[in-house]
Amino acid sequence: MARAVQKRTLETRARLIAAAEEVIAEAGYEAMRVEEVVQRAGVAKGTFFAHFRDKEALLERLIGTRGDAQLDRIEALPPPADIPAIIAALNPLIAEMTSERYVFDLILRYSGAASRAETGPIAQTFARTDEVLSQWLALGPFRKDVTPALLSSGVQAFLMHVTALHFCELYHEQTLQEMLTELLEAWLLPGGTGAKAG
Amino acid sequence: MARAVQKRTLETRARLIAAAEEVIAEAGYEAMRVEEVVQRAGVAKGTFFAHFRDKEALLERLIGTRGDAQLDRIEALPPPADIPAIIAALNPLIAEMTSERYVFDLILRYSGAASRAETGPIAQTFARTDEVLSQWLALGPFRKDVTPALLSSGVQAFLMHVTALHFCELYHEQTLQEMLTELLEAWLLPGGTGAKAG
Amino acid sequence: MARAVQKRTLETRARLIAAAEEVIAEAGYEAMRVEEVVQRAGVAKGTFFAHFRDKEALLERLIGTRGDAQLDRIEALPPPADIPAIIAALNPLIAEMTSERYVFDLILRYSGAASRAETGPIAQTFARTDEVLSQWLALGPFRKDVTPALLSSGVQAFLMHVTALHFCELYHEQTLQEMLTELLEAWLLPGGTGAKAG
Amino acid sequence: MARAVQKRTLETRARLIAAAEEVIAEAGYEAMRVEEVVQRAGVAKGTFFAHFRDKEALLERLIGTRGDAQLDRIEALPPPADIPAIIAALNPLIAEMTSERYVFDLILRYSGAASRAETGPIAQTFARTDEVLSQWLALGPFRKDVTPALLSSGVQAFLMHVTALHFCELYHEQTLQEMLTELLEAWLLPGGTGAKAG
DNA sequence: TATGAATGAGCGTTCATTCAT
DNA sequence: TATGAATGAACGCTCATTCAT
Repeated sequence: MARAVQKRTLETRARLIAAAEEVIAEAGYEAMRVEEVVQRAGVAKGTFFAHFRDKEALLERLIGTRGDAQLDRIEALPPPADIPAIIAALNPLIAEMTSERYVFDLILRYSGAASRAETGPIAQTFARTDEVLSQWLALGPFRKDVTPALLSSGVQAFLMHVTALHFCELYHEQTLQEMLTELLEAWLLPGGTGAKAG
Repeated sequence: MARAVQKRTLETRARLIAAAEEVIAEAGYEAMRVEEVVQRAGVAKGTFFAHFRDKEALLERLIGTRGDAQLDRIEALPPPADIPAIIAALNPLIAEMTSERYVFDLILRYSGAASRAETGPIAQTFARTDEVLSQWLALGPFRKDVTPALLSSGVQAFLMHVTALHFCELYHEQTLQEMLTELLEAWLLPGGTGAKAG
Repeated sequence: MARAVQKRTLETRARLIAAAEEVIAEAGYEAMRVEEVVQRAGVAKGTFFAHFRDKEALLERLIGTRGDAQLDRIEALPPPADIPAIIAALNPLIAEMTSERYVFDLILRYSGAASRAETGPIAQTFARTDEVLSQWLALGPFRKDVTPALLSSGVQAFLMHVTALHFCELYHEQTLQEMLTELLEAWLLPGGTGAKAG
Repeated sequence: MARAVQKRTLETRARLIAAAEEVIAEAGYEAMRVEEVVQRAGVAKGTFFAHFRDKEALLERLIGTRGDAQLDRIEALPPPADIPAIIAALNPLIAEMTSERYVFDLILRYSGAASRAETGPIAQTFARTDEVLSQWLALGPFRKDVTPALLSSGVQAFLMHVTALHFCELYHEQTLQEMLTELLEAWLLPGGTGAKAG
C-alpha cells in the first residue's frame, strides 16, 4: 500500500521536474517561475513545496542531474593520455556551468558541500568529479611526485578559475582554452615535455 | 560655490559610507539594507542612489577598500623567499574574503574584472594582487619554466579554491592551510627540494 | 515640501479606501481581496502594505468609519424618552454589525480595545457608544438608583447579546426585537410601568 | 465483529482526543494543528476527518466537555441565596472561557445554538447554563417582576460582557468582579436594599 | 475505517530602484 | 543634489479539507 502511494508521489515529482526542464529549455534557469512550473505540471502550488524545500532545491537537483549526466559520460571515457584529452573531456562540463551566469552562481553557492544540513546534488557532483579526476591523473602519464588527490584538487581550482573568467568580458573562449591548457601543462607536466623524458 | 556644493556632497557620501560600515560591523554584509543605511546617515533613499549606481556599487567599494588596505600592507613587505612566507603574507587577505559567505560570492562575481562597463574596485584589487604576485614570483626562488604571469594566475586560482573550501563544513582551518601549502609547493616548486637544486 | 508629499500620500490612501468600499459594496466584506483592491486603486501591492499593516487593518478602519457614521447620526438625535426610542436609535447600528457574520467576528476581535498596541477604530466606536448611551440614560426617564455608566454598560451587554443571537438560526428578527425590548425594560425601568410613577 | 470494529474505532477516537488535549495543554487551543494531533495519535490525517466533521467539531467537543464538567459541579451546588454566591458559583466557568482569546471567540460563535444543523456541545452548555440559572433565579430571593428566563438571559449577557472585557487590557481582574457584582445587583435586585424588603 | 498525497486561494513580504517634486 | 512615496514581481507559506486507493 505504501508502495502504491509512493508511486503516485514519484509520478508527481517527475511531472514537476519535467515541467521545470521544459520551462528552462525554453527560457533558461533564471526565468523559471514556480508558478509556471506548477501550472505546466498540472499540480497545486502547495504540492511543489511538499516536494522541494524551495525553488532553489529544485534547481539544485536539476543542475546536479545534468552534472551527473556529464560525469556518467566522462567516466565512460578511457582515461585521457594527455592534457588536450583532459580538456576535451571536461569541456562539456565547463559549458554546462557557464551556460548561464545564474547557474554558475547557484553552483558556487551549493558547491560548498556540507555547508547545508545535507550534502546536496551539486556538492555530490563536485565530489564525483574529484574522484574521477584522481583516478585519471593516477593512471595517466602525469607527474607522480605529488598525490593524485592533490593534483585533482589543483585541476578543479583551475577549472573554476577559468569558468569564472568566462563571465569576464575581457576573455574570449579561445583565450580561456589556452590559459587552461597552459595551467594544466604547468601543473601536470612540470618541466614541459621533459616530464615524459624525466 | 561649486566647491561648497562639492563639499556637502562629499560629506553626504562619507556619511553614507560610515553608516554602511556601521551596519555591516553589526550585522554583516548580507544583512545590510539600503533603508537602514540611509536612516543612519540621515538622508533620503533617493540620495543613496545619487551617490552609488546601486547597492552593489557601495558594497564593492567597501570590500575593495578593505582589499586595498591589505594590498598596501602586502606591497610593503619584502618579496617572500619561500612558500610559508607567501602564505603568511596572503593569509589576512584570505581571512578578509572568508569573513562572510556573501562577501566571497560578491568577490567571485566581480573578480571577473570588467564584467561591468567599468572596472570596479574588486577587480582592481585582483589586478593589483596579480601584479604583486607576479613580481614576487619572478624575484623569488621559484620555478622559471613558465611565466610569472601564469604562476600568479595559478596561485590566485588556488587561493580562491581554498577560500571556497572554508565554507564547506568538512574542512578545518588547519587542513586548508596544509592544503594550500601543498598546492603551492607542487605549483611553485615542482620536483620538491629538487627546485632548489634546479 | 513635506506637505506636498503628504498630499499624494493622502490621495493614494483615499484611492485604496474608495476601491475597498467599492469591492465591499459589490461582494461584501468577506469577499474583499487585497489583490482586487490594489488593482482597482491602480496602485502596487507593496503600496497597500505601506498604508495598512495588513488586510484587517483596512477592514477595521472601514468598519470603524461606518460605526462612526452611525454614532454621528445617533448623537444628533434628541435623547430618547423611552425604550422604543432607544431601540429605534440603535437598530441601524445593530443592522450594521449583523450585516455579515465576518464583520461581527471582526468587531468582536477588535472590540477588545487596547488588547492591541493601539486602540483601533472599532474599539473607539465602542467607547463612543458608551459615552452616548451614558448621556442618554442620564437625561432620560430611567432608573436613577445606579450610575448611568453602569446602565450603559448593561445596555451594551444586551446589545451584543442580541446581536450574537442574530447568527443563531433559532431566532427571528422580530423575536430579537422583543427580547431586547423586554431586557431593556427590565433593566432600565425595573418595576415596569411603576417606573413612570416612581 | 461489529462490536470489535467499534471498539477499535472508539480507541482511535480516544487517542485523537487525548493527543489534542496534550497539544492544547502545551501550546493552547489556537496553536492546535490537525497535523500535530494525528502525528501524536499515530493515525493518518484522513482518519481525523472520519471521526470529526472538521477541526472545530473536535474543539467544540473539547471545550464543551470542560464546560459540562463545570456545569456538573455547578448543578451540584445548593441554589445560591445571594449575588456573591452566584458569582462564586460562576467564576470557574468564566475562568474557563477567558483562558484564551481564541476559546472565547469559538464559544461566542457557537453560543448561537443551532447556527449549525445540529446543536453542538457548546450550545448545549449554554442551554444547560440557562436552565440552571433560571431555576436558581426562580428559587432565590430575586426580583419576581420578570420571568426567570429573562433574568437568566440577562445574567448570561452580563457574563459574556464581563468575559469579553477580560481581553481588554484596560480592565483588571478585580474591576471586572466588581462590575459584575454591580451589574447583577442592579439586574436582580433593582431598588437595592429594597429587594430584601420585597 | 484508514491512508496520506494532493489541493488551492490568497496573504504578507521583500527591498532595490525609480521619478516627480 | 535631495526627497521619499510608490513600484512590482514572485516567493514562500499556510493548513484545513478532500479523495482515490
